[in-house]
Amino acid sequence: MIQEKDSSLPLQARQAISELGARIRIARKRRSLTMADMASRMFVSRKTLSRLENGDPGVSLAVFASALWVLGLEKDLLEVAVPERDTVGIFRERQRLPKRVRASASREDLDF
Amino acid sequence: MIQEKDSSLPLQARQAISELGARIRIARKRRSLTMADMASRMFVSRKTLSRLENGDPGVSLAVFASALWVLGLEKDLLEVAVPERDTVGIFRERQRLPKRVRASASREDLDF
DNA sequence: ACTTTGTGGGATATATATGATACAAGAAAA
DNA sequence: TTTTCTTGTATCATATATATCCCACAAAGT
Repeated sequence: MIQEKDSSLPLQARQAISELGARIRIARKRRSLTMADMASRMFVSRKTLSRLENGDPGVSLAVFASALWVLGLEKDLLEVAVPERDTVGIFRERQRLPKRVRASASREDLDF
Repeated sequence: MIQEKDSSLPLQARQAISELGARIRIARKRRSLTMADMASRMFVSRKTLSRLENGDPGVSLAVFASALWVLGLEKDLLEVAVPERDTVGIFRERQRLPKRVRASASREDLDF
């Protein structure tokens, strides 16, 4: 049975994956690596590398990370979702912290 | 049959994937999302999200990109493997480009 | 105390990724 | 032109990801 290409994947996500595949291809060609060469260094088949470069959303993170590693771009991956730069997350965290300071009714240890 | 954890994946790549999973978990908690909530928004099962956050290298790029999309961090992905910042690739490209400028013997359009 | 909630792990069934191979189209070089 | 190399595509077999259930445990709230 032929299944559709997974319409649940957000368009932006799919586009980002395609873009990454194209960039990996560019980086590979710049290094004068054939797909066969690079695939063997990644310990994957040439077809799998082809799917990665063509933006197939189904390829695993292992394949993706291996490609960046072979290209010497693995550090780029650590620029993603850096907690210190997650402005939205930090904002919501602050919002959530002191809903209201519960005046501990019984305890009066802190009176002054 | 129980299969080993894929020793072919470079250590750095595996570590990067683990780190990304941990970061996604942090970002999720900052947004007060339960795994079930976030998984449903990603259109994946809770278990798949669990594998992503625990650094399973086998999860697909679709799951990874969906997670970043739900968290509003999808733009981070486009910072990876940017051709303009690929210093190594640019260097090798320059090395390879002008092996020798073939002096077009016959044409003399450019004389001055 | 109880209840709810969040998370992890197992088992099974299904969908899909992956590998191996072969073949062909296209590009580049001789 | 030929030859070689690179890449795309197709098929088949196998491995694995994924969904869906279940249960267990821990933490936090009532």
